[in-house]
Amino acid sequence: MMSQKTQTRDPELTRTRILDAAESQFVEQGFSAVKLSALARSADVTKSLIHHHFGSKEQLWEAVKNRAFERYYTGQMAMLEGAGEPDAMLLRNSVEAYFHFLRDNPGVVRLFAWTHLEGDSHCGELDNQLVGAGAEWVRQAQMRGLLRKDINPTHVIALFVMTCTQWFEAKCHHQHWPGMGSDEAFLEDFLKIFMAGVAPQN
Amino acid sequence: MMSQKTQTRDPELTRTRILDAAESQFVEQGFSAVKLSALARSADVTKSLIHHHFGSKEQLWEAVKNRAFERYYTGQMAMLEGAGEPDAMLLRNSVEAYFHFLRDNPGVVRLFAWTHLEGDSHCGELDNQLVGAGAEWVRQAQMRGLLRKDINPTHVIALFVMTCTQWFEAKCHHQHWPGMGSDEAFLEDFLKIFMAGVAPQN
DNA sequence: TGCCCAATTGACCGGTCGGCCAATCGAGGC
DNA sequence: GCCTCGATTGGCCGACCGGTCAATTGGGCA
Repeated sequence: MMSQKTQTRDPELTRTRILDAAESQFVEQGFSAVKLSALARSADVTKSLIHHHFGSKEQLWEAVKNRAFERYYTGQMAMLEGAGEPDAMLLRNSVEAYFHFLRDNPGVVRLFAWTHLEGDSHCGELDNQLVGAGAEWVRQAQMRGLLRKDINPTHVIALFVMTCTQWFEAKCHHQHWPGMGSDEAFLEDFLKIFMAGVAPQN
Repeated sequence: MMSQKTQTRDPELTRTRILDAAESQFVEQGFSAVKLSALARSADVTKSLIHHHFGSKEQLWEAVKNRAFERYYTGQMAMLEGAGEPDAMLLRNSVEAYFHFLRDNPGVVRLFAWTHLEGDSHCGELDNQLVGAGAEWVRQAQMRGLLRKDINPTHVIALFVMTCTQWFEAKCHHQHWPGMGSDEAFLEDFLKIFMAGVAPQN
């Protein structure tokens, strides 16, 4: 019976407080621009406590990435398992779902970008099964004649994942391009091109 | 008459030595991870000389970006002006050219990625005319019936630019995905989807 | 030739970085 | 009621950061 505890000590809460603040700052500024002193202040803990719970700045960065990627992959995997039978609309819906997921989770996009620049391939290995499942789905759709057969299924997955990612990652770059439309307008045009491009050719 | 000079002083050469070393390190590590002391060592100049020629670390970073982007845009603009009349092959050739340009200039890709994460929109404004010219070309091709008319021309340009960029930017991420092919294999599949997707629909 | 000014140098600065440590504190087990 | 052990604290450290400055050097010009 320890309800309504006004605990002065709660190591688990402390860990998540540090992780939350760290994720926010790392996502915003990248690893080397983050100062542990400022991080401690924003998490309302002492700097020593960070070292006590995570060892070093680098280990904290790893912990942040691991937690975020795990959240990402379990979420994506759940979404993928919730998908139904391969039909013409499933691919379109998957693209839309991924696009909107990234739009609503800008932190994930930046986290990916930082790790790419670090050359960290760890996060890329985690989603092997995710991509594998998607590619397998494409392969089945190809055999059923729903998609053209002369393209690598993995490339189909990679193409729409990369397009969605880069749209949000480089938004500051191309948002002022002349004639560039809104998120939804671009997604619509991309889907037109993509769906027509992967459809069986005659 | 100052040929075969073994000049002990050459401020212009010093500037470019610093710029070259700085570009190399900034591209590799990003702004905040670069230490001026290490940079000075690698450029074989004193730290004070960097401040003498560029003022501050941030101004040096700006100078590096400006030089690199200027090189990039003049090169791209020349390539674009060298393109001939709009025909079916020009779009395909442009995609291939851009893809291979990024493949051969990995520094540019990383520079873009760093500036995206900084939220620096300066570089994105520079290529307004580049994108504008490309979009105009697409518009003409649409009117001639070479491309489908129900898509935003700017989105067509954005789509292939972003795909090429992200392919190299996130290479460490997806290069180990199961079934992923080589640079050329992916480009080939992308071109199949892209060219079929932008072709007039029936 | 001598002067001038930019190029270049090395010594130096205050600040703060990541990390460490001894001491204190607090909750849970005996 | 202590006793133990992890949680937590504040103070501290050496290193090194970006930046400054006075002094020296060397090339171009009158």
